Amino acid sequence: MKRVTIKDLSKYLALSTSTISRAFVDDKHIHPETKRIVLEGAQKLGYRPNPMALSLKYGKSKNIGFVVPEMTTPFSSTVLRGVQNVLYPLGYRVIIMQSDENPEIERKNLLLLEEFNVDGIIINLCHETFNQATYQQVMEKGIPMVFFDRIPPRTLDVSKVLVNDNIKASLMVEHLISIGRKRIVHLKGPSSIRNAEERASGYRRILTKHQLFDPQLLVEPQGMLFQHGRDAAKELIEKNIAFDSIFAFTDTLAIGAMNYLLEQGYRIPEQIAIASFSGTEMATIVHPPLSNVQQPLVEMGETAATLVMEKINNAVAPCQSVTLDAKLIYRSSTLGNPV
Amino acid sequence: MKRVTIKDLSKYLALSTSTISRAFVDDKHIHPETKRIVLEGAQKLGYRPNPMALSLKYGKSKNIGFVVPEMTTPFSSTVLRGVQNVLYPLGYRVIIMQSDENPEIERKNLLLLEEFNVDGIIINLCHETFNQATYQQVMEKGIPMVFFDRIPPRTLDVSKVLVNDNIKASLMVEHLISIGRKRIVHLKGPSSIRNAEERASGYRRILTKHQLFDPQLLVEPQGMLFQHGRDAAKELIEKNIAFDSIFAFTDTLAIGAMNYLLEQGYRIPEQIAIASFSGTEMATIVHPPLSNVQQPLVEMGETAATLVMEKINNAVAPCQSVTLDAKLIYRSSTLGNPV
DNA sequence: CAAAGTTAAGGGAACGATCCCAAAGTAACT
DNA sequence: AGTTACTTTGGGATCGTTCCCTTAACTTTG
Repeated sequence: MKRVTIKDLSKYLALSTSTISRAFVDDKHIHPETKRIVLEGAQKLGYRPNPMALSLKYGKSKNIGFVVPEMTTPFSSTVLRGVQNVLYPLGYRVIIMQSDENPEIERKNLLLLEEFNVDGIIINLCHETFNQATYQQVMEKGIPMVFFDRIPPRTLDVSKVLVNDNIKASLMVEHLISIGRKRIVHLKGPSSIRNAEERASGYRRILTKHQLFDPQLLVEPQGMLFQHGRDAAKELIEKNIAFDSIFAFTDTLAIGAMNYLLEQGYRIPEQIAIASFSGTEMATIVHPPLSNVQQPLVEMGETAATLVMEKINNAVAPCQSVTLDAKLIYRSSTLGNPV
Repeated sequence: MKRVTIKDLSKYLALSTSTISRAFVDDKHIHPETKRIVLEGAQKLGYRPNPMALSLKYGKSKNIGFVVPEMTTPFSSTVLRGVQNVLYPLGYRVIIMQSDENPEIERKNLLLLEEFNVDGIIINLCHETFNQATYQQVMEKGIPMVFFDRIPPRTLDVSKVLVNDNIKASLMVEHLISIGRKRIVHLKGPSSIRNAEERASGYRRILTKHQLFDPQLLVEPQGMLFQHGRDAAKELIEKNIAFDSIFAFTDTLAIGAMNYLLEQGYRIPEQIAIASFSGTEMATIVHPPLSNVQQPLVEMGETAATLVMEKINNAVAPCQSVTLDAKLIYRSSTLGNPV
């Protein structure tokens, strides 16, 4: 019950605490035989080092904060997997905070993490334009931050992990054109999110290039939930705006829209093809499965974790920006036949 | 940059550290005026107590482990929400571990959490029959555990949060019968999970009662993923076993099966009605949306967190078993018209 | 007015580990 | 034999807080 400490071991083996400690930290100033004895004794008494003592001594909690807009879609949880892959073996713990797409909650989460004494923060913003002062403030307190997916404006010099949004969005739109679609709707994300602008800009560029652009087709839903995708589709139909395909900012918006259309009896993809940008498992559990731009989510998490560790191990390490490559996956929602 | 400690404050105000401390812990042995001065000084210097010092002193890390089979479906993340609701305001951190439905990983996760010095563990087992010795061992080290959803066999006296699986499964099957279905398939969960048996038993009881039971209709998929639900549906079709409805152990299995049937051109619910047991958001994002037994997930998390806190605050508190009430939600997958 | 009680504040040990510094022992070389 | 160098071990400060134990000043009471 009672914790076995280095002192108990010291008494038991008639050795100083210094010597015991040396056996565990691979210090060279210890006789191999002594080390063996110590390790054996530790085994016997069931000694396990107390991480809290080190936390206090070195001012490191070995906690990393992971802040995301939500955890109900598989996006964040897949990235989390990558983060854990890297951090758990290093003895770091990961603490998750959900911001509910609400900048105010996001801000509170950051302050709470600071309170919790995390050594670093990996974050996917809810809206990029709101909490810049807070990010700055947190970093000034010596807590390194790494941003992924949604990153703050360039004015902030920070480490970040992103994908080539603009290009891949373009390619997906090209794909829709290649299967003969001419009235391509874009369900855009909020303007306060850079990726939303990037993807929309890719969309716009390609449509303009093919002389297919029509401002009526560029719609911005009220939010990022299924319901918002649904409402957007409904509005298009009710306004009698003709369209033969949809390219959505995220799987969530795409699925919301698709469900409305299916309910209304539209055939997907024959009448309306649907594609999105995300790469979550959700794209494969709906029927028909969604074509989308699949981001390397696990790798994003691993990269973000690696970047934050670099910052932790070297406070003056320069900020890095890593761009990962997203893949286009074609599924039934834009093709005639099931995969 | 440098942390402001109680000592800095002590020097700055020419007061002993004891007095400073007293101002923060609401000790009565301090003059109100002195207290005011201290709090003011703390504000000015930006003093914030260091939780790590307390962790060391009291041997409490203020970390709680949250172990789940997976985080990609919204089940666990919704429960997590409830857990966080309770624990974050109390200054407790939540550390998440994913077991991937693999008892070996689950075991490693538990040992890792022990290493991480958590004060308590909230867990949803992957399979109930494998790691009992480990659970016992962890609890003997003084780390309280609370189980939810999938709980260990009765031989282990532990705190747990569950729902009335058997009854609600029965009611859902009754519902299928009430809409005229006679050939009701059950996609059962693995026998190593008690809930699976409970729900299957409810199913069996009702079918038997109505003299509709046919062992051919009780199938156990190879696993718990979408793919497994899909494969199970495929096998039924290929074996030419007639059925007009499915009641699945989880949303995941139900959706997997439904997608296969939709691909094959079956009409849901006209030809085959589908219902499940879970209560995740997934049931509402597929088309048609699924009827299911909706568990109060957030409340489950809150209850589990409350139970674990009771155990932490009082090591000899008796184990409690809380049964929450699940609700039946009828959606288009068992009714003719969309909701 | 002295003894006892009350109130406010200070001193210092404790939590568990690491690591700097010192000390003792041994080996090697002039 | 004496100096130097190296190896191995021990002592004790340190991290930031709380809390037990004193101490000092002031108040009450017979």
